[in-house]
Amino acid sequence: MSLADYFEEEGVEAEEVEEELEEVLEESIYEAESPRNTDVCYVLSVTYSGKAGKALVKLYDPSKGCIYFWYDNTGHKPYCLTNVPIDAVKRNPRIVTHEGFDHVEEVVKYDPLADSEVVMTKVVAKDPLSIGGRPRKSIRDLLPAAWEAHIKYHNCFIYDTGIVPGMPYRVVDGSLQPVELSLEGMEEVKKIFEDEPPEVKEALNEWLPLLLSPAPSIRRAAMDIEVYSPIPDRVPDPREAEYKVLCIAFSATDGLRKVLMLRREGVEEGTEWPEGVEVEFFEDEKRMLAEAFKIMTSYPVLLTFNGDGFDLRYLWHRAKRLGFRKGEVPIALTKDSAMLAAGVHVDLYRFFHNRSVQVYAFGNKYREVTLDAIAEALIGHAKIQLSKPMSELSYAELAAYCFRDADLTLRLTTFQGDLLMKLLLLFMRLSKLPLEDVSRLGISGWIKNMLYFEHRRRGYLIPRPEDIVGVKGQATTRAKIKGKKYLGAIVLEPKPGVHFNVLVLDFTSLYPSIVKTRNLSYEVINCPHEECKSNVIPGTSHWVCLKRRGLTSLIIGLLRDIRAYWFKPRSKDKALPEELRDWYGVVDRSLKVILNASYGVMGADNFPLYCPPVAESTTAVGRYIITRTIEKARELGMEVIYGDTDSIFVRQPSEEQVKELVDWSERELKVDLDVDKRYRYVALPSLKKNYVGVMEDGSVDIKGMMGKKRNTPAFIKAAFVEMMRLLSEVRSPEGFEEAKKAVRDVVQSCYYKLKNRQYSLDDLAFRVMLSKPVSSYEKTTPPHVKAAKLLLNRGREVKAGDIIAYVKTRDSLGVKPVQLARIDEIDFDGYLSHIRTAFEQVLEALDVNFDEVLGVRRLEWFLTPGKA
DNA sequence: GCGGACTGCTTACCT
DNA sequence: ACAGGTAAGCAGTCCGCG
Repeated sequence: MSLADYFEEEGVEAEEVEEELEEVLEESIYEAESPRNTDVCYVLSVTYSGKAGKALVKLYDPSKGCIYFWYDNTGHKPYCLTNVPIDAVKRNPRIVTHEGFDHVEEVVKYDPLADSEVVMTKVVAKDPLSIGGRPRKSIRDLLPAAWEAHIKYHNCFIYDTGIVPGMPYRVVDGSLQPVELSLEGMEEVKKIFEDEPPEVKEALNEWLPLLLSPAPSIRRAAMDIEVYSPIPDRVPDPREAEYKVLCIAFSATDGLRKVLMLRREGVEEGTEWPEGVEVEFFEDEKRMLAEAFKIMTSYPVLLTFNGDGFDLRYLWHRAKRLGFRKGEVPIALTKDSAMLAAGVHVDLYRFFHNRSVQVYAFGNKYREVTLDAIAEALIGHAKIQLSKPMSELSYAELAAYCFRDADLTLRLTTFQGDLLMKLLLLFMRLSKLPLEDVSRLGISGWIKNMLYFEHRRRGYLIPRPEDIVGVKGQATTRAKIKGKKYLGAIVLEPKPGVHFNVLVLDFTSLYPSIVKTRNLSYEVINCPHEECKSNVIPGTSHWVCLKRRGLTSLIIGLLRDIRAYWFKPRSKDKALPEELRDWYGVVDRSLKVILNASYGVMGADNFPLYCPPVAESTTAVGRYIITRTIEKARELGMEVIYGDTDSIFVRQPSEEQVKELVDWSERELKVDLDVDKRYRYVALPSLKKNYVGVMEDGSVDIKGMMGKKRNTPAFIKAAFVEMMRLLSEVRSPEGFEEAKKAVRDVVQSCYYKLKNRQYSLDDLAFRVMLSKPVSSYEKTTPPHVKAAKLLLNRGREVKAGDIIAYVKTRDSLGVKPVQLARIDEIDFDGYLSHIRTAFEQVLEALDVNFDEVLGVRRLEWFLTPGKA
């Protein structure tokens, strides 16, 4: 169960720590009010209160900006299911004498794998830990087989009550009631789905309010702390909390801008105080922490950047060292999270770390998960650069530095009309996860919880992972890549060269469309019915049920349609009021995140509803669809020059051709084919997944090219950018000849500057991410790891996730970290091959020879490595 | 003993 | 811990070469 899973760190027994959390929650001087009646409030969080022995819902009241506690009064209790008959369970002494045992009852469930009703025994416990909190002694371990026994209690409570996190509720006479709102657009959307079967309409009625209900503005504070460190550049261990907390900064939506500062001997006042920020000095560290706890607790939401891993963890251990008593520290630490007693702690580092959030919600705008990189990419503000160690800063400098971090953290949630908060709220509603969980879990955690909720809503037994794979089997296709489980998408061989007037057609949400139209869902694929076996998925040996609609097909299909028919078009509709359009844009983005990942999780073996036949059927149909579409396009006389997974690039098609193809694919394949982009021209090298496309307005799409990769040295990137600028100005085939000349100049100048040693170390640095600790590279030692080792030898800290900047050197090792290298050690010739690859990718498309550009003589040409 | 062909590892990208 | 497909650079290995 949840609490036991959480508290395994810190060398403390699970029960012991749980107790600690209880005391924080129950005896804390900061405990929130539990009123009999409230105004409209939003559910921020649902947890289990050990002391109360029941679920605790944290409600946010936007009119007062405060948190209320609502304790479950419906008598809901933790449980799991078993197929052992009820009488047999009653006769099992180890169960019925278990100290947490409450009672047993019979329940009827629908077993989706067997497609039949099944009678199960529900074993109910007094507390969540009794179900699964104590290894080998829990009820789920005492039963020969248990279902739904690994669901955290607070989630189970959410499924059974139907409470949707992020939605408006009201406490009326002590009971929690959903608020019915009249929502703009509701009836209009329903009309679109008029002809759908009843199960789709029912699901629509449940989902629509989640997407149309307004988002409250949430009062919140961001916090950042600075800690003394005897060794500059080394972060103190939060578990030790050995050193003084120097200052604690807050920046909040209600205007609070404050730094708590510890007075120390020999520290200069300084002059450059941060503007509009109140600095309060403390002689005593303990009193400073107490004041910080007071501020933290006065906000319903506390934001940090890496508070789970550092700030809150450090404060908790430091408070213990300073002699705070239990109940005086409003923080509860778990294995890898830090929770708050009254409010909700959101660690933005965790949220931004979510790959789906990074790629789909924020369009891959930030490439590194650091406060500096994210703030720079999303809001155009950077951290303050320190020129000396933390311990040598004046009070003013320290206050400015610390406050900037807190303020950036806040602003990451306020930019674009609170975009991030709205996304969090929508993800809560879609996934049915509390704010703490949704901001920390990955996309598979979201989708798992979303689908579990739907199972429980319909009385479906949630299957055990091994049962799905056991009944439905493994994948039958062979992947192109060694080590992968099944065959994926098709990438067409590009036709190299420069092509004018290119149209890109793509299938909107191809995989979700396939999941919908082909009824792809774990329980209905390879179903037991003889008459369905002819309903084969092309390219596989799988078939799909014709009698029953699969649950995941229904949900994913519905979300796809809601997005495609309502939110996506309306998010671009200039006729709508700006505020509404923006909201539609946020909903569109959040749906996109869920939809894009919905196919992938089915093929992820750690996903609890993992079903290889479903995943490989999805890609198989995808291959079938793009292949047939290309054939049809060619039949219609169109020239397809490239395509990848769900897109085709067509050269100079007529409007009639396009219309005919679009109508055909809708009619024959039941997928929406849309014009995605119109390129003035596209430059295609012979490489797949690489191209440069210039739009009508001169904006440029660069895909795959080495010149845009993060690890490419800056001097190449800069020349590449210049080259792209020149190409974006080309309007016609005739204009190209001139551009080619200019492009040649760029390449030549880059080459000669290198030859003449005109680039700095930073220009020449490769910046490669260390994906794991240095010691874990066992098979090979790549250059960035060699460089990292040199840093380690010099006492520098190097950990997973760090970017290692290194240059090529002439010594025997061949590389050096930038920090340790001198310009006269550089192996300038070693860079030539990189220049070549980067520019040849573009030059090839322009039909320009790299070596001729460099003016290399014939003899040398023969001797150039890699040019055979 | 050395170099080319090859495989495998690693990172970063595309859809 | 969403998936598979593609590219690039380098490390390491094998094999043939008097």
